[in-house]
Amino acid sequence: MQDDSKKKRETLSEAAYQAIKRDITQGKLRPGDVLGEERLCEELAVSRTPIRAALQRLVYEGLAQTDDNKSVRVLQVTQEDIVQITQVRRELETLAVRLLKDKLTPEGIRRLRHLCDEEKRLAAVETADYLALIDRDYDLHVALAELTGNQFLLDTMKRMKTKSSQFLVLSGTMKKYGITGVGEHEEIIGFLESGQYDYAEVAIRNHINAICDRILE
Amino acid sequence: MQDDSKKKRETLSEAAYQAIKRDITQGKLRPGDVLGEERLCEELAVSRTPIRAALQRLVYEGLAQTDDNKSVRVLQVTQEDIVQITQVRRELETLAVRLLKDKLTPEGIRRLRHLCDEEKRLAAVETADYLALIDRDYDLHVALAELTGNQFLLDTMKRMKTKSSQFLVLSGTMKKYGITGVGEHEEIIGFLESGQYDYAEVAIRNHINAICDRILE
DNA sequence: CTCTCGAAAAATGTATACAATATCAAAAAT
DNA sequence: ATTTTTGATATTGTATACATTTTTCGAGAG
Repeated sequence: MQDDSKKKRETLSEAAYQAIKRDITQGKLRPGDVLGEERLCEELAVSRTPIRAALQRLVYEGLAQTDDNKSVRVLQVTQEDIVQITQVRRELETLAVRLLKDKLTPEGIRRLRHLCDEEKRLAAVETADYLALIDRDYDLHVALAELTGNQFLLDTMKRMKTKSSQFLVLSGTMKKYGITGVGEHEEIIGFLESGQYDYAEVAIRNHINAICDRILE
Repeated sequence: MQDDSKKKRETLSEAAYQAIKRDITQGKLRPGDVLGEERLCEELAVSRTPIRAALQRLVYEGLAQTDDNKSVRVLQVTQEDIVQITQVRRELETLAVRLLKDKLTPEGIRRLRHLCDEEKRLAAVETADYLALIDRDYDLHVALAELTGNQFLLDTMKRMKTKSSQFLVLSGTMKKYGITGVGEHEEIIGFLESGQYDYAEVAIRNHINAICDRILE
């Protein structure tokens, strides 16, 4: 619902938020780690004000947590969390495909194809960069939501994928199944290109189900 | 995703957030109104620090907006916004009912029945209190999500219903169709009580569709 | 009269000082 | 030895001062 489209001059709060979020989703900061304000101040060389703003946002976004009034910690990501998010994702990703039926332009298809190819390229490399692969996975699913034109769906997709990314890094699932997932994306995009939306919907439902199975191992 | 269950001593930021949010969802603050920090400081008799925290949260929650780096304003709620949210709601409310099939306890059913009766009582009064009715509507749908045990679904439901509440107040839709909606709730809860989950799912889908129709008038 | 430019005013972003609370460790009591 | 108390320390919540940006609005050019 919040609108990233309006460009705001890069503020220290924003930079701090991006930096800390990146450290969390890339696994440098691990679940349970305390996000002490003073420590982050030194590390990022800013005062507490922007740090606090960043932490608030992370808490609201579900990447950090603050019980009682004590310190903020990186939130645990449990399998259960991901299963619950996946239950929601199954509904919303298929919804996205249905909505695309009336919304997808040649321009949009090109964009999806480009993201997919990019992902293939990354996965093809011998010693793949899994963090980069997770980012492309994020981009692809978010793009799918964005192309529906439904702002709320887009916002929700971002929340789901952000949390999922954190899990993918920590669990090593991407390392194990990265290539498989890329193939599934390929299939979905293919159906969208050829206008076979019903097949695309089935394919994306299978994709989400497959993701869930891989996680549960 | 954020967890309201952890009790934190009521902080000034929290109080300010609740106060401003209430004014927005109850229509005292109208879309486009500027949320000037100094003005809110005077009004709520606190410094800018807690006010800023509250505003940040409102922006993140989708009730306010900040383009560029200028002032924060109450976000416009367009019909289009509500239609988009409703597209998502249709999927997630039916998902909630499906999930309840394995989760709903007698205790949970009692809670839903209680909320529903409360709502009926409110709607039965000649000069109904529509703001209260909108609150009960919020409570009922949120309870439905909460009883699934899916934290992400609950969080998303809160976001959807918060935005919807704002719209219901501003549009006067509840005033026109409040009674109708209560009847539909009654039907859904009835099916859940008798364990007819398939019918409940159809009923809630119809309910969401009906809401969308009423909005589009 | 309209438009542009720029300085004054207002508002937001940031830093820091102070207050309240939580944390932790050492001493006292059992 | 274990638990409790208590005070020192660290950390967060709040207020405020300062820096930077945005807005306003009038003077002057065209």
